[in-house]
Amino acid sequence: MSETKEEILRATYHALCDHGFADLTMQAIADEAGVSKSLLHYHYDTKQDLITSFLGTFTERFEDKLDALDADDPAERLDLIVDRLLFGQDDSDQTDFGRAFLELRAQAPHEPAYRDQLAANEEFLRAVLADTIEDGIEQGVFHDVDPERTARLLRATMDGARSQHITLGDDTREVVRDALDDHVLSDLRVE
Amino acid sequence: MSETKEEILRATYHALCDHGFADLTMQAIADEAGVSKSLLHYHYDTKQDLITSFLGTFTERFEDKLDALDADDPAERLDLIVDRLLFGQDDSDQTDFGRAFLELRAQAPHEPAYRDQLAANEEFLRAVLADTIEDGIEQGVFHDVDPERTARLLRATMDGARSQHITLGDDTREVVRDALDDHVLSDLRVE
Amino acid sequence: MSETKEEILRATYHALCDHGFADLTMQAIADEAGVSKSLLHYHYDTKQDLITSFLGTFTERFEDKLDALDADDPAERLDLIVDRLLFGQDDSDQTDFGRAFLELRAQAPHEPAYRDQLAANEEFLRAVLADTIEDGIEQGVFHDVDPERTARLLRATMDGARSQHITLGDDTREVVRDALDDHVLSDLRVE
Amino acid sequence: MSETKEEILRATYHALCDHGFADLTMQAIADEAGVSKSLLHYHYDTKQDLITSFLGTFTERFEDKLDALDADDPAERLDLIVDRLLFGQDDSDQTDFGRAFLELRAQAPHEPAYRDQLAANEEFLRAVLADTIEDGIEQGVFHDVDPERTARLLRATMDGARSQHITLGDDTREVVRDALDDHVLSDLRVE
DNA sequence: GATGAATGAGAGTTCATTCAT
DNA sequence: AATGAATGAACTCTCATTCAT
Repeated sequence: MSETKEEILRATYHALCDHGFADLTMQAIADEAGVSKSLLHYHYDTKQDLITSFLGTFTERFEDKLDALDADDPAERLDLIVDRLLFGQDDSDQTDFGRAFLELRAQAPHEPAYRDQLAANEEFLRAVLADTIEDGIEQGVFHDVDPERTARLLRATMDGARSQHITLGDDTREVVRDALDDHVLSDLRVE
Repeated sequence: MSETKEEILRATYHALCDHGFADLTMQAIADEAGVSKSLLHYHYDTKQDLITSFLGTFTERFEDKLDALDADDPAERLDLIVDRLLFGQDDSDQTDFGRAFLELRAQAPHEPAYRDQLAANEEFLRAVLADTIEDGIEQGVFHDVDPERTARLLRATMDGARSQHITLGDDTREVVRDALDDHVLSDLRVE
Repeated sequence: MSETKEEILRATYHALCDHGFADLTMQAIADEAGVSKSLLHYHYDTKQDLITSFLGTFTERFEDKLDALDADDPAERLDLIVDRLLFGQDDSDQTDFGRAFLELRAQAPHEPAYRDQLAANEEFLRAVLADTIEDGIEQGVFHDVDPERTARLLRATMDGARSQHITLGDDTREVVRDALDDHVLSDLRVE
Repeated sequence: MSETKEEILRATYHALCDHGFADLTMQAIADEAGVSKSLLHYHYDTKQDLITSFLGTFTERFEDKLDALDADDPAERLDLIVDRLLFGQDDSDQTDFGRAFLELRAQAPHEPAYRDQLAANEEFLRAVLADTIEDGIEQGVFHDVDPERTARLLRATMDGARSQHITLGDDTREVVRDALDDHVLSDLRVE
């Protein structure tokens, strides 16, 4: 990817943080990137294309970072992943971006291009969880549950907790984390 | 509430179904209601006021319907509620509306009026679940868990499952329902 | 005039003070009068009619107050009138109203009904001045000038000084008053 | 200034002549300039900005034209200036524009940006008059009056005469001019 | 005499997109 | 590759006016 395109996508991220998705304008992105609106259209036909492209590279990098998470054993790795997916990296940018991302997600039903990207990302996350659970089962540290099903349960729970945190401001993530530990993860662990 | 206001809110619902929240216009609502745009402003100062009002009555009615759910014992009632919150009443309108509602929720961080309404509604849902669990404990049909914590876990999971269903199109609700049964609800039941 | 109409015109005065002429709305007048917009239209066909009516009674009362000014001799009376026309009765309401009145005057070229009222009022003011000067000449206390011409000079000067005071905030009225005394009124006085 | 901006300001002038200030719309200006409304907002953020900008360049050019007036001696120059300020250049456009300008002036109390421009312009006119009078005094052709005070008197009178002419249609400017000559200017001239 | 409900026309402003350079 | 100028369509909101009661 050209440097200019990189810069545009970086600017898109920050513009999303500053304005949210609903108020995101091409002008705001151009301003943030220090280029003209026309240049955005030179590199991306439409606003949608730009955002789709942003979404693609963003999820890709996110997936890379998640892959990089490693641990000695499956149980520890699962904990690590759950923490990351539930709490993210809590700097202030990420909070703002979380809001914008939620708005973007809410557009997915109306924008197949977004939906496909998000679906692929979700697929990835489930696979990471399922694989980790499967490893645990193979290594005898987890009971023999259906990995895919458990992964989906975990994803739904974490997703909901984050959404509620973002939309309502009311942080139940710690509590949910504990409850998840008690009800689900402890069921999983052998001894 | 005057008949006209009722009609306007009804029209808002349908306009949301047809256009989604991001593309919801006063014109669309007016058209759906068969009245002029100016009349909307006669009854509601701003678009936001109208939507806030809509949200208020909508959640109120939703809460009434939930309250009406009844069952012989707490376990059955809990099942009923979980089913309702997870699956809704699946007509096609409700699917469309679910999309719009998700968009609206995503605006909550930027619109305190929306957030307050949604927070109150969430509070209600948690209370309904927690109360049911508490009843079960008192009647000896549930183990002695922390009702509030369990309620939050359930809510997060159901919320996430619905969101994923809506945004990704990929329905994991049945699977999540089963997993929830296995991991959480079965933990709850005495015997 | 009915009490209601009186009340409406009184409300128009205060609404003009509060909003200025450009931002004067029927709603503002109705609010100030504590009645409905429709009632304004019941008593006055159009906004213009209402304002024209207001302007008529306002100038009428103003003229009555000016007529009430009296003094022992023409020189003193002239001074009194000049002071009144230049400075008005300087309470804060009158300042606000002065602004609105200036806006209204500026509409006169586009609204014959306003222009006619204002022209009649101006005619009256000139006549009062000219008559006073004429009296002075007859009584031998003023030199034999053209009363009408002098009246017009005085009016133009006073009008301009007030307008500048209102529009620019820069009060030259005292200075103009002195200069007028030196250059014009002293020319007038015998001895 | 870009040609387009020049054209927009030119169009603003003519739109003011055609519609008056109260009825001046962005659409009318755009139509007159043969461009789209959006282009106006591309060059000027708001309607107010556009008008303020118009007012600035208009008064600037007016001041340039006044500066260009020259004469052999101060007395003659004063006459020239008084004539110009009282009568303007009497084409029909200028009559229409005079009306609009009066409306704009009447908005000055509510719009600091306008007031500042107008105040600066008024300051300039007073200075031109005062300077001319001062020159005359130094050259011994005028009596030793207070130049500033006399300038203010002249300005008030001329301003009032023009306002009355515009608002009432009743042209007293010739008469006022004569009276001014008799009472003020003749007082000024040595011999 | 008085009101509330309703309208239509139009206002200023925003924004993704296009095009000539 | 990059820009500035320009557009068209759409948006929310305002307001004098009307009409049924």
